[in-house]
Amino acid sequence: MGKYSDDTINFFDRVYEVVVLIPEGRVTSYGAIAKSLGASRSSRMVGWAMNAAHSRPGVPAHRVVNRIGMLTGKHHFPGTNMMERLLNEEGVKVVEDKVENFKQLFWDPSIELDQ
DNA sequence: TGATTGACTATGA
DNA sequence: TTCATAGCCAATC
Repeated sequence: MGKYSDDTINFFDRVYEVVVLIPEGRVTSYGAIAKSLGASRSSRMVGWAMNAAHSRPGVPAHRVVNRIGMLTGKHHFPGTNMMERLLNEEGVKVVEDKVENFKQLFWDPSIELDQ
């Protein structure tokens, strides 16, 4: 404690702030989120934050996949294919744990937030 | 306090 | 192109 200023929120919370901005039917990567937070080398921490996101309602963790569009975190969701199911409901097609048209559906926080 | 872990990524063979 | 390895760094144990 005491590491952060009073107006500074936790790293996890900063991750969540970005994740909640991901539009429905779009996806992004852990690295892209980390980069938008100015911590491009902390992509693994974003994944860690997602692990803790279960106790944070409103955080669409299913819209976050790895850099090649693979649903590496699917096993952290209830059931066996909840992550894929949630994406399908938003119109995102998933085949063999990979997001189809990932390049088109990719939402880059650092770019979108600037526009 | 120190070692290990992990929903990642970049790089090299 | 695919596979293996090294770096990353905050949270956990």
